[in-house]
Amino acid sequence: MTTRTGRRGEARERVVQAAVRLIARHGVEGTSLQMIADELGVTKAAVYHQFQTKEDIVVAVVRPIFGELLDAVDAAERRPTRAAQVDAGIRGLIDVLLRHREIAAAFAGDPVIFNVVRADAELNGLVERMGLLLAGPDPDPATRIAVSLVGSGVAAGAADPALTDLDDDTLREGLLVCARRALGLPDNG
Amino acid sequence: MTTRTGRRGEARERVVQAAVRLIARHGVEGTSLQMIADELGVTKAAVYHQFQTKEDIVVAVVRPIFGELLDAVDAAERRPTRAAQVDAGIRGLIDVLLRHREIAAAFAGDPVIFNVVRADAELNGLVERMGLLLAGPDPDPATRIAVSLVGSGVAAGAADPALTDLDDDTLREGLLVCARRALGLPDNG
DNA sequence: GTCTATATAGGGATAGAC
DNA sequence: GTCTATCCCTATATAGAC
Repeated sequence: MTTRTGRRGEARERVVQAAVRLIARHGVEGTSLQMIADELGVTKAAVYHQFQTKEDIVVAVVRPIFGELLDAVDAAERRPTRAAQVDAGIRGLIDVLLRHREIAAAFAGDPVIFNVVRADAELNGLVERMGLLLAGPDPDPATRIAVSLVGSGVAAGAADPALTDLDDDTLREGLLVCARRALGLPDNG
Repeated sequence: MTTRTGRRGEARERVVQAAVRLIARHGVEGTSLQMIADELGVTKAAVYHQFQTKEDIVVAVVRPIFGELLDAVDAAERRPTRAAQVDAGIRGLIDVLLRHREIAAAFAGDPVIFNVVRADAELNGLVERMGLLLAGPDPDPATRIAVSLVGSGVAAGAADPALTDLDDDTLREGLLVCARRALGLPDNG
């Protein structure tokens, strides 16, 4: 099952990383197994040795990032006050997306990823927890709109090709200020 | 070229409308000519009678919406003060996206549409004019980030399936307030 | 872990009849 | 304006050798 030249799961991880790069540029539907194989310099069959289906690759791309988001949501929910929870939630979301700047846009807009998330109760539940964290229970329309705009806007901003010249810290600070304003929060935490 | 049963371009328009619905849900790459044909109850060949290539269909979907955006940018640039220009720009952008709520998300995130726009000097120039309108010349990083977040966030918000229960006016008001805040503008125009 | 080879389906696109 | 039929290519996926 494994070779002695590599640690367990190394080839698998290479597939995931290649998939991330390609999906970021072409979207899930625009990324073929052939493209992934070419990126790695192997054949499609080698990719299929690691994953049974293309969807499995998408899941392998999405899951770990949602894992990081889960940690962020867990930590945010443990904060004592609502204000601190919102603050930690928005910071956590931005941090996760910045650690995955390349692929962040696909999380906001790719229809396949959208469906993968929606079809998975665990992933879907996490999205709802994040929404509840930022919007609170029974939010009014204005709040719902703000959360929607900020969520998508932060993801798209983190991945925006026009902002690749900005380093992570500059981008984090800018997104944070902008998101807090959009949500109608005071300018500091 | 035309039949006596329909006005000129009627079938062509039906193809565009079907494409809009499908692209909104599945993205450009996730939408096949077969799907468009099935949606209309015709064959692929009938669709090809109206458009030579799939990309032509995408262009026909994108162009008229950019036409509306062009009008909005033109009008905004004629305003006397910078503040009025920004205000008209953001209002115009939101209005155009709300008139096309279904497909709005694809304009923010679909890789194929992104490339179609980037490859067309006219469309690309319009995007740059809108950016200049909102950010001004030589914007600092914070402003560039805010414009990026607002642009994508407004498009995604207008199309968000979670907000389909809100009518256009509620959504317009919410997006406007939120966008103005994110850009650091005073709460009214 | 990777290869060649292949099965099967669907994609975009064209030719020519009605 | 639409149809049938077809071409060619690429897609996902599998089988079995090395």
